Amino acid sequence: MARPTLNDDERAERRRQLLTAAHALFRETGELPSVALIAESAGVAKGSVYNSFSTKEEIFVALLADQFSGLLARVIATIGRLPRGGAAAAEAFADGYAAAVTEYPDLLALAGMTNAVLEKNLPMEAMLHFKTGLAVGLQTAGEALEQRERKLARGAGADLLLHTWSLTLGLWQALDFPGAMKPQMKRPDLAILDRDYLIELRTAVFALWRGALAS
Amino acid sequence: MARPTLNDDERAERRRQLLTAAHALFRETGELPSVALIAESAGVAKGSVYNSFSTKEEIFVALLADQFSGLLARVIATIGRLPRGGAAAAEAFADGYAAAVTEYPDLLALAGMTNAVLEKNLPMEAMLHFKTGLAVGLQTAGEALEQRERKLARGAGADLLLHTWSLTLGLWQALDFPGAMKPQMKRPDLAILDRDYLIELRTAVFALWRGALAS
Amino acid sequence: MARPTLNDDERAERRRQLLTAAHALFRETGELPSVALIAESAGVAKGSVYNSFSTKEEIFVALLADQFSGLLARVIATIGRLPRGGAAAAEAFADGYAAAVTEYPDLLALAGMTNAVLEKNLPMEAMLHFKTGLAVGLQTAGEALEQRERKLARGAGADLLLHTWSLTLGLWQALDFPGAMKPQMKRPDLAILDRDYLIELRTAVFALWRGALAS
Amino acid sequence: MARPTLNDDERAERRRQLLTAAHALFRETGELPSVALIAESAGVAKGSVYNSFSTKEEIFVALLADQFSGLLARVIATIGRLPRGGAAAAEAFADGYAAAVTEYPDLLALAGMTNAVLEKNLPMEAMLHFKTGLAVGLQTAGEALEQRERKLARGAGADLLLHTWSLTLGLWQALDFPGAMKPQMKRPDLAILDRDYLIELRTAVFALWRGALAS
DNA sequence: GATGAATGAGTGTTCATTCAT
DNA sequence: TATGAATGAACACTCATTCAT
Repeated sequence: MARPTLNDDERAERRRQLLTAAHALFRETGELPSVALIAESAGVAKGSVYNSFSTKEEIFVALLADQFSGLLARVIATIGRLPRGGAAAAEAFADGYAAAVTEYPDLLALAGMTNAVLEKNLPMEAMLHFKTGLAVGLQTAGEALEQRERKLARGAGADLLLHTWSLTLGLWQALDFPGAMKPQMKRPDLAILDRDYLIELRTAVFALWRGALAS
Repeated sequence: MARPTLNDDERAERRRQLLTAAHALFRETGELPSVALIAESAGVAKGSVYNSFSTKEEIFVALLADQFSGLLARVIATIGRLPRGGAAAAEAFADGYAAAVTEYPDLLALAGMTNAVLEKNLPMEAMLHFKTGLAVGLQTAGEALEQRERKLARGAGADLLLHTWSLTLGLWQALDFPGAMKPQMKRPDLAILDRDYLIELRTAVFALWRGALAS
Repeated sequence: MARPTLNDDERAERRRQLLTAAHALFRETGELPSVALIAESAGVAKGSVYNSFSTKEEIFVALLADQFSGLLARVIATIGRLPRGGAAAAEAFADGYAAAVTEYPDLLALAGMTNAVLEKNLPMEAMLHFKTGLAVGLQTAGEALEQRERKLARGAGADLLLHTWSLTLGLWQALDFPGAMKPQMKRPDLAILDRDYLIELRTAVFALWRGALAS
Repeated sequence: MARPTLNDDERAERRRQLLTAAHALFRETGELPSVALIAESAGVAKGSVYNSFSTKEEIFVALLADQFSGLLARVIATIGRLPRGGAAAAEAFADGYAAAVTEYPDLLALAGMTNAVLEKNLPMEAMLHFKTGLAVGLQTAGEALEQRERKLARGAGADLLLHTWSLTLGLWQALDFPGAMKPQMKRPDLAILDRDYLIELRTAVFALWRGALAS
């Protein structure tokens, strides 16, 4: 079935279809779905997936990049509204940030797979693209933060945001449990691990920012 | 090829052989080796692996638990030596902690696989054992910290240590790159991500602790 | 290595290739060959087998169904030629039936594995397809028999054929011996079991039909 | 743990323990349990099983032989009580036989595995022992039948009993469905296969005997 | 005789990717 | 471009049996 060359819009649309299908499947199962399933779910043939992505992992890295950039936009907006004063700013950021994170419920599960799974089979080009996007976003947001918090030294904004993101990701990994384990979490000897992610995140981010803005 | 019933010491020795072999292979490749490889490397038959572990993943979770408990011991020792005073304690802990983390170079790679890989095929019993061990360790170290830093409310010690560990893990995930990518990290547009893990860890932990001990 | 979408004929041809290879291997060994062997023998890759069948057992059930429907056609033809009169009809059927059974020398070995082996790993859909085919065949042949033998009550045709098939299968199981045992069958204490399958089948079917047509 | 040489009673007792355990497990699952399971269930070590049986299959063949001989005893008793007269005898036998078969509910499932499973790994000696037992039983019961039904030619008693057993076994194979399939049997297109085994058995055996005793 | 640790052969199935039309 | 058939590497796990104590 010959098809005319797709223009950019059509290409973007096809990618979008696949990303949407992949996202839905990932959300359902928490695992990377097979290419066959993604294709079927998006209504295209398996082989066609490889016209848009050169690797299955590339799909999910693209999804991750999308979501990450969404979060970043919200972070920058939050920064723009920060009150003056270390502790107040820390508190405002922690609140706004935790709210922003909840908008991207699959971001953390995907990000947690990055090292162990996604990067195992990612073409160098895609990897560079992804990492460069992260770098640019971090740079941009870091500068915005430095603008807002004049106390921060050059580069300290990006540092703080990197640490914030690390905390977000690590905390998720520490507190996420497989579905089969959830019922067991009520045991008293596991109580100390049975925490509300968002509360922890807010607390921890507040402490981190307070410490960082203290000097 | 001795085959009499094994006593506890001998059983532990068998496990140790396998853990050592598995550890070495994991360190080499950064991926979970096949059971066949582990067995061969430990000098036993494939089926014998299943006399000591009921799942391949169980091996690596045991390895992780071992390393984690080693780190924890060092953390508790570090806590016991903390100077009085928020900022000073924060600094001392950050230094001691970063040093301790370097002693377990594979811990983070393993811990980063926990959610996405290791827990996918772990018998519930092994999972509970592992998580309970984490819980106990966190509780113990948290109480030790509260003893040392009287400012901390009941439970705040464990909270802070949980956040510290999260930061450690998340930061590693954010800054670890596949070997093939390392040369590319020198590109200027990636410079902001090309950081020394230990320096970042020390900085971030210092900020977190300073903030947490500030009140 | 043509790879365009296959039409129905081509799909049937692929199945046929695999069935033929599987049949030949089964005949040689009397056991279910491995998928790898079937694939190699059919000149395709192992994974390709699963484009046509979803389970190894499905292959052999398909083979069984094929052979069974061949036998059934011969049975129906035999019924169409039965003379009038109970004993004469019984004799004619027994003769024709025994001849028909010899045309399908592997049918009984396969059918004898149905419960213990084949159905252990058969998708429900395939199982239903198979059983429905049996049911339809039995119904059809039963009605044909009732047309011919007006004495038979409604449903008695299918009953008799079911019993006939049962006798066929059970007798084969009772009289089939593993190759290694064959030489031993000459021992006097085993003489009573050393029988010619076809003779027994003819005798037993004759008695069964004679009894059933007697009323 | 050294043990004194077992005398014959102890040996028999040990066999009995294992057979009982194996029987219970087989009844539960419908499949051959593993040696480990049988041993555990019988309260002995895995290796000890091989002091009583030289092969797993030997255990189940012994079980089968036990049950078969129980059935045979009942068959002989039934024969001893047969009324005179072809049709009456046929009916009486069919009733008594069906009742006897119900006393050995696992016999058929085991017998159905004989060719496909049990004999695959049976030492020749055990195979001979088993088959010889069958032969003797058949001979004995055949002679008893010939005593009772004087019409029967020499050897015709064993013939008839062999055919009866074949019918019993084949009918069971034709009418037994895997548990997962049972609910589906209510579909109208499968109705013709959804039969009561005992009713069919009685009907078929009656017809067979009536035909055989008719001459 | 009893034990149970050790053995290692054996295999169905999945699935990312390619490429002939 | 679209298709989906073909590919074939990859692999954990089971389990009957042996045999050193």
